[in-house]
Amino acid sequence: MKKQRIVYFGSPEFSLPPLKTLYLSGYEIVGIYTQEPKKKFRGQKKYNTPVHQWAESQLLPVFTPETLDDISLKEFQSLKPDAAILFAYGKIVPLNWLNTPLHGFINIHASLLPKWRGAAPVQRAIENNDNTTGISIMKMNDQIDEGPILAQQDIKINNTTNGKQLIDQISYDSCLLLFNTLKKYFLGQVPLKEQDHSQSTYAKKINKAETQVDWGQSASVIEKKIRAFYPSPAMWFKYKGQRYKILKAKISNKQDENGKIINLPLTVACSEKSLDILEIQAEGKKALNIKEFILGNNQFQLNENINNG
RNA sequence: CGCGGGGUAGAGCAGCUUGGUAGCUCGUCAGGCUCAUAACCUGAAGGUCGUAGGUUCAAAUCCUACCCCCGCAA
Repeated sequence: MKKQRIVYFGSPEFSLPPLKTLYLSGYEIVGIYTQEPKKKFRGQKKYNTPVHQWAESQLLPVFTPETLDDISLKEFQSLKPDAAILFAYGKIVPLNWLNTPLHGFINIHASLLPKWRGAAPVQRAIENNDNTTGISIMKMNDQIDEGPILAQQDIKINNTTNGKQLIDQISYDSCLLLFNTLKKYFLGQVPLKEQDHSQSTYAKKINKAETQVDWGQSASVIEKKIRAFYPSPAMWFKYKGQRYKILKAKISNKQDENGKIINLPLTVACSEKSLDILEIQAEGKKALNIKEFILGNNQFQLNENINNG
């Protein structure tokens, strides 16, 4: 049997493991599409995506079109792909692209579709207190995240799971799932299962406003957001002109007025119960566990209220 | 040339404006107290102050260049 020609679409760190799996599985990786190097972070330097860096290190052909227009489509067609695999690419792929590979575009999505379609499935699952989420491998169609399912796998969420752990788990588990599914798929042995569109939910993008801690919410609600948005963008609050990210926290039963510092180091009251902050990061500083943080910090005083600062 | 914070014992910080013996909290080690302890007391070890150069009688501190870490914004 001839080697299948695969084109991979992905950008961040966590979309790298499935790509490596395909590469090591003997598929012919004829092209890798990833986001173009963008100016970002301090000094507005340009950074290649992790996928880009790896692809270059393996001397694989990388494509970084800004828009998937007709000119870049020609290039894509010339690769004569049997299939394209897409995991967290970061651009919407137009229909004429989807129709190019013989076997279409296969997408790894970080939820059990039709739940959590959209941009932030991992974070929304944790924030929503789901106890199970998972991986869906599906065939892409012209509607975002609505294509028929090839395979799914459950992943448990417990009350300490954070966003990074979950995405790492999904990234890791998706390798074998993709490998097994793809093998059968190319043999025509995988039935396409239509999603139950009536059950769909949408994982909307994370915006700035919702990552600011509102001490008027219950400790339980805030704690879920802290886990969901760890390590980035992370929940944060402002106090005495400084901005602090809360990276880890746990719920404490103590009760007091919203935003009041009721214990050092560092318990802050919420509308219901309170939060023991365990790991914190000030502007310009490293993330520190709370004990070290308090040693050299005199800003946080017992019985002060963060809402007043 | 986007804006900004930072690099000082193993950890977290102060000292820098106004140059003149390296300081605090924690940890470590030794001893003491205690039924006991993450508590308390006494003592000790541990630092080329990011790197290189410059100014000066004298630089953690002032000047120049570079390296590294981080927050915002995008």
